[in-house]
Amino acid sequence: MLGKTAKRQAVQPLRSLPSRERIIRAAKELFESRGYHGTGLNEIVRRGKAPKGSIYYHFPGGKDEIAAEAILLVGRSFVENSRVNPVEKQTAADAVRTFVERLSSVIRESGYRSGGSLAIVASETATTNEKLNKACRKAYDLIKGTVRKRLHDRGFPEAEAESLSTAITATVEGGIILSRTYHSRKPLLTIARLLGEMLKAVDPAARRRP
Amino acid sequence: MLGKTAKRQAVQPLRSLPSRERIIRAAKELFESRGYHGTGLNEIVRRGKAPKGSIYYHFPGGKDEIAAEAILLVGRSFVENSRVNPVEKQTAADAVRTFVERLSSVIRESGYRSGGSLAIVASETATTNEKLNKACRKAYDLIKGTVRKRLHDRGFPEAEAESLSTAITATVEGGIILSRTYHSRKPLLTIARLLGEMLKAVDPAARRRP
DNA sequence: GTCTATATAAAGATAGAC
DNA sequence: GTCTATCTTTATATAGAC
Repeated sequence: MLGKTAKRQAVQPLRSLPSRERIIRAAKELFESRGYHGTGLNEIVRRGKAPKGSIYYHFPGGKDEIAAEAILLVGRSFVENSRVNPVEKQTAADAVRTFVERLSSVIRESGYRSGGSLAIVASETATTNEKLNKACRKAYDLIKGTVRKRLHDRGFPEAEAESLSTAITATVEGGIILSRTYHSRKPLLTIARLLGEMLKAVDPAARRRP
Repeated sequence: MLGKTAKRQAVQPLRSLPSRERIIRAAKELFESRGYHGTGLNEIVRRGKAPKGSIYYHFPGGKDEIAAEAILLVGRSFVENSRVNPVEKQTAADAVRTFVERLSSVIRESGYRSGGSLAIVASETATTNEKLNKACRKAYDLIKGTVRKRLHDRGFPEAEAESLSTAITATVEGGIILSRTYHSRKPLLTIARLLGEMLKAVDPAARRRP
C-alpha cells in the first residue's frame, strides 16, 4: 500500500495541475474522435475550460507538445485502468473477453465518439511527425507491455505472450474502428467472443479441462 | 467473360477519366498516410498533376465528394486485387497468411506511408461527417464481404464466415497501424502467423489431417 | 498565470476570363 | 475544361498589458 503522503498526483510530476491537466485531457478526448489535424487549439481550450492565452505558457512546444502529452495519457490511462480493475481470478480468455465487452459499452455510451484508442493519431503521424510518432510508440509499448505481462502472469511463455499481445492490441484497435464506423457494438462483441475462444484454445493453464 | 465492348472503365460511368481520376487517386494516397483533415486540396491537385481550378468542376461537392470517391476506391481496389490474385488452391489459413505477409512488404516499400487502409478516415469521420461515414461503411462492407465470401467458398458456415471476416478485417487494420507506427513489418508478420494458426485450427476443410 | 489583440500562413471555396 | 485571382474562414503562434 501507499503511504498517506502519496496523493492523487502519481503520474504528472509537480507542475501546475489544474489548467495544464485540463488542456491535456480535453486534447485527448478530441483527438480520439477527430484526430490530430482535425482538432484545433481553440476547441481544446474551449473544451478544457482553459484560458487560450496561457497555452504557450504551459506548452512552449505548442500543439505538438500538447498532443505528445495527450498520447502518453492514453497509454498511462490504460495501464492505470487495468491496474484498478484486477480481474485476477479470471482466465486470460475471460479477462480479455470481458474487457472488450466493457470497452464496447463505453464506446456506445459516448455516442461512438470516444474509443480510448491511439489509432487515429498514430496513423496520422506515423511518417509525418517524428515527435508524435515516438509518443505513439511509447503509448503502444505501455499497452502491449501490460497485456504481455498479464498473459505471462497466467502462464503463457514469454515469446507467446509477446506475440499474442501484438495480435490482441491490433484486433481491439481494429475493432474499435469498426464499431465506431458502424455505430454498433457488434464488431467489438464479435471480437470479444472470438478472442476469448482463441485464447482459451491456446491457454496453457486451461489445458487441464479442455 | 466480358465482350469486347467492355473497356477498362468498369466502375466510373462515362465522365472524363484523366484529370478526375488522377485527383481521386492522389487523394486516396494522401488520405492513407495523413488522414482527411491533414490533407489539403492544394496537395491533392499537386500530387495528381491536376489543375486546381478544375476541382469544383469535377467535384461540385468539394473536398467531401473527393474523399467519398477516394474511400470507395480503397474498397473497390481491395475487391479487385483479391479477384486478380486467385489464391484458389490455398487453404483459408495460407491465403490469409500470405496476403498479410505481402501487405507488410508493400507497406515497408512505401516507407510505411501507405497502408491500403481506411482506418484513418473512418476514425476521423465516424461521428463528425455523415456522408464520409457512409462511404467508409460501404468500403468496409466491400472488404468484409469479400473476405466472408472467400471463407464461405472454402467451407466455413455462413455465420462463422461472417464473424471471422469481422475479426480478420479488424486485426489486419490494427496490424497496419502498429506496423506503420513502429516502422517495422514485425507486427503484421506476427499477425499473419497467428491468424494463419487460428484459421487452421477452426477450418472445417482442414480437419481431415490435424 | 491569465488575458486581449494581432501577426501570419494556409485552408476551402468562388468568380470570371479564356 | 482549365487557369488565375481572390474571398472568407480558420489555423497556429506571438506580443505585451495586467
